[in-house]
Amino acid sequence: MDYLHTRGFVHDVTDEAGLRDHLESGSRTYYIGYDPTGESLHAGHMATLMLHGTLQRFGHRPIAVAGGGTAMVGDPTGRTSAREIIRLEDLEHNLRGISAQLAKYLDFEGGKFGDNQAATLVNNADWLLKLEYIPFLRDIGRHFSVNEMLATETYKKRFETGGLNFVEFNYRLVQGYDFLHLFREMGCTLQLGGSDQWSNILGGVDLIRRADAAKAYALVQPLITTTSGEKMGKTGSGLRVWLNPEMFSPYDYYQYWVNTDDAMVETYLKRFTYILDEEIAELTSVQGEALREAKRVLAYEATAQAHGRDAAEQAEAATRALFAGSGSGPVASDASLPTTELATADLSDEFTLADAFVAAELAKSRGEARRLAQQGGLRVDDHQITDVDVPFSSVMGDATAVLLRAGKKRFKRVAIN
RNA sequence: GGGUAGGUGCCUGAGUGGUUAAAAGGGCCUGGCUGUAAACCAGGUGCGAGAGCUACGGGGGUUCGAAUCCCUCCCUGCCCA
Repeated sequence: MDYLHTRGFVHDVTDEAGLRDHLESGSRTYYIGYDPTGESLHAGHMATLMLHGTLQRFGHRPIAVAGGGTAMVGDPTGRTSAREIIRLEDLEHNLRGISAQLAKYLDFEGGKFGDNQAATLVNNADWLLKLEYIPFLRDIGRHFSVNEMLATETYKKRFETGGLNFVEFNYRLVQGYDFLHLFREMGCTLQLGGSDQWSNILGGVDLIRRADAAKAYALVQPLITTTSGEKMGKTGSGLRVWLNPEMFSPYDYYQYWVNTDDAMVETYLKRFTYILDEEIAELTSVQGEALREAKRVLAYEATAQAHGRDAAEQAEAATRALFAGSGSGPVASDASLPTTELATADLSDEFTLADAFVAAELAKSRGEARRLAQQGGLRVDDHQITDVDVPFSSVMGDATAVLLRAGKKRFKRVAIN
């Protein structure tokens, strides 16, 4: 409990003293829900993943609940409009991707952190889809007060900004039922989440008390926002920071962390790494430029956690090469860099440098590539480009790989095969 | 079911027949400063080399010409039932 506090994991708890006792007097079972509406988890989930993994390291038993059933209802929290309801096939696909990522943060085998228990992954569709409407209303529905629900921030906001439909209104009941189910079937007594889930989670705690006259706990952590108030987990250009390396390369992932705002470094180190408190204190005791070392450590640790040590090493090496200053930038021959492959057949004279930038996803259109060039933002290897309307092959010469750069931070290796 | 107000670019939000690829702000991108930070300053921001093309919820129509007028359909808010 103390550790959770010093690490900044605690925003709100239902019964602090009770929970402390509960956790310290034995190994408990706890859960966090994950929304499978995307095919990959993203940085927004990471805070939660870290909390999840932390308690496992303290010997408690984690359950990860994939919200296959709840996703069909749609959480209205923090939304101004109704969520799109996803299709069943997509859901299956998403669940596969997500469980692989969970495994990076949780130990599903057991014993990885000493004598800890194995984590379990369940899908709430397994029990939610079986529910029968009338019995559900009778047994669960009657424990929820409409007045109380209407008073919550979530629903009030939705009334102001556009209304909500009945399915969404039921979200709280369904999520609450999850907790009750896990409590009954697996002895789960604690639900964790982000502070935005507070009222949803309380719904479950209340339900367990009312339906089974039993005690369960809730703990939510502060939602981390950037200094500009944005939820974290998106890059500047609004791209999601995905955990799936296919969708968001480890290099970009590393970059995301290195570019952390000075003011957030300490918070991030505490929340997103397992580095010891004293070490963090030391790293963040400095000011100004020296903080970059702390950011380096943060980026390395976060990348290693999500993608493994090797990937972190590579990302760090690429970064060092690119920003080391004079001389040795990253080299096109380094195949470990993020790469776009092109076939020789594609390289007709029609295929211009602009096309290459588009192919490498460094520009959205040839027009944009042209604009970037005009503004002096494009480079091929180390040479600045002013004209992108030349055949790409003329730039390549005999080389089989070349490094395209857009702006100071973005680059992509393009290889011919 | 009746009445009423709406649906504009990534977002907020102007525009009510031509000079509107569509004001303004935000966001984002590039450059400068710097520490790959923040703040600040400058420029850019539908596609196309260009002619031009596509775009203001969907479809149809009026007109030399429509985001702007008419018909119809879909969607949303509010009031009434």
